[in-house]
Amino acid sequence: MEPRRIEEACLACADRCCCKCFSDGEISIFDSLSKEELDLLVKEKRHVHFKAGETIIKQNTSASHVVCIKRGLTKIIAEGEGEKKLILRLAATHSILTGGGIFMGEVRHFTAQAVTEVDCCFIDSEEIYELVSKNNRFAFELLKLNNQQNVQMLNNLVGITQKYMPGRVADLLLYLKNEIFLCNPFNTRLSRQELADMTGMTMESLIRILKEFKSSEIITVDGSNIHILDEEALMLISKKG
Amino acid sequence: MEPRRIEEACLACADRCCCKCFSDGEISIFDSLSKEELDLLVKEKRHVHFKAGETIIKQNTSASHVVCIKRGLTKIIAEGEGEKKLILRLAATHSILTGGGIFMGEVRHFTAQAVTEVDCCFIDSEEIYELVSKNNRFAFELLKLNNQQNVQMLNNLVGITQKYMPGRVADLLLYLKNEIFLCNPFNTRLSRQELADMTGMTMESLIRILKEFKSSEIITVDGSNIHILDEEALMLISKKG
DNA sequence: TCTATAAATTGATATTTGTCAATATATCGC
DNA sequence: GCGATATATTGACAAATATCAATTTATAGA
Repeated sequence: MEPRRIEEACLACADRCCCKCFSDGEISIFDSLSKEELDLLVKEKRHVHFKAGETIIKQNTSASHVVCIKRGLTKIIAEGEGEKKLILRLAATHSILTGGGIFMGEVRHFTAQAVTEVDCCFIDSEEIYELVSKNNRFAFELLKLNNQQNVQMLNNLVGITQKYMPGRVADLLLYLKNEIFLCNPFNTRLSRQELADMTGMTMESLIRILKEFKSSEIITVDGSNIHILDEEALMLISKKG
Repeated sequence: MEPRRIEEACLACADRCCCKCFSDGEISIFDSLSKEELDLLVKEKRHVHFKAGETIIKQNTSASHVVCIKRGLTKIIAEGEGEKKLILRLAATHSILTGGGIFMGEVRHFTAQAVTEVDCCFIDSEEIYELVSKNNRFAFELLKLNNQQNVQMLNNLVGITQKYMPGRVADLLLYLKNEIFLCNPFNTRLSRQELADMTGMTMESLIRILKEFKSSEIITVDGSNIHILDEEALMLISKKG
């Protein structure tokens, strides 16, 4: 019952070739590339390994590369004034970090940090630019990806703005189960502080809501293992705000 | 000292041709189009006029068109559960409403509503799709536009999540002056409720913060006319959160 | 101009959420 | 296994924000 995306996937990529990762069954924006284009990408990319906690890309540095997460869990953080941070989303295996300004020396608008060990590829954004110019289907897929992320963030924004804490925590738990770990007793690998940073509340408040959910028998919690017992209830709490 | 973008611009477009609007000095994603492509767009587009208060596009309806705002002020709203709404941004003259799912029958993720009288063009998204396929520079510009909106929303999200009310109202006022009306005593045309909906707070709270700013002599307020007297102070309040 | 209606403002109060400090629990290196 | 350190939990309290009701002000129509 371990998380599928993180544990199983992409074992073939433990070595330095992530060619497979670009087209091994999951839908990917790279599906739109021809063999030649893909080969070019594979040849030029750089493979990098990160230990848990390391910073993969840093907000406000220049955005010269697109990063593909081949294996592992990454948190995407918006850093605010003075230590404040908001975790925008998690990127699991096969996610692509583009966003911010991948084009033309623009600046990153978020930080990405490894939660577990992470294997990823750095692709020079010049090459992405090339591909956008040459391959319209690729441009189209990139637009779609961008839109998806936009919409996810919008929903997040609306939730955080309009819901009380229980609703936000319910959303968080549903997100973790259904969009990141894809299995039910799941191990978040995230600290309470990190969970709190995903909901825009304090750690203490998050812990209290989790406790409420426990005593209502909606979830069980053992360290960073969370088991959702009553998803219906969570959806209701999410809906009611 | 009236708002430039809204009052002056695009008078030539009062008739049904918004060809000019696509390339009359302001930077536009349509600059990347050839004469032929632009002509096609102009020929196929539909011009529509909206009275203040009318809904231009509605959340959850299918996203079959891209809308160009030729003249007027539009509010972009994310509708939440039960009457709750969040105004994501304002779209002034020459804004383009794409976002959400312009591609392939996807669904809109926001509502757009006219604040003043609004003249706009509806362009079938099939045509945009065509252009993306044919013209790589256009695809590139669209990606950039998408990114910009993404970043703006991200900053908004971080602000609303991490700042106290005075910081958020300061951000709102700076946004209105510097990004929408582009002049100093400006007339918001927005009700107090709408201003509140832009900051994710209640109308009463917004009014109280405005009152504080007035008594600190940072602004003067007369109805929906707002004059920023001390922009430095606002920036400081924004920064401190 | 006057009236009816909506919008804005204010005050009192309740609720939500955050802060701070104390304690408990887990984790890591040895 | 043991101590040192980080992380998690709890409680008491303070601060921020929302809610509700009352009042004032603006606005549109007759």
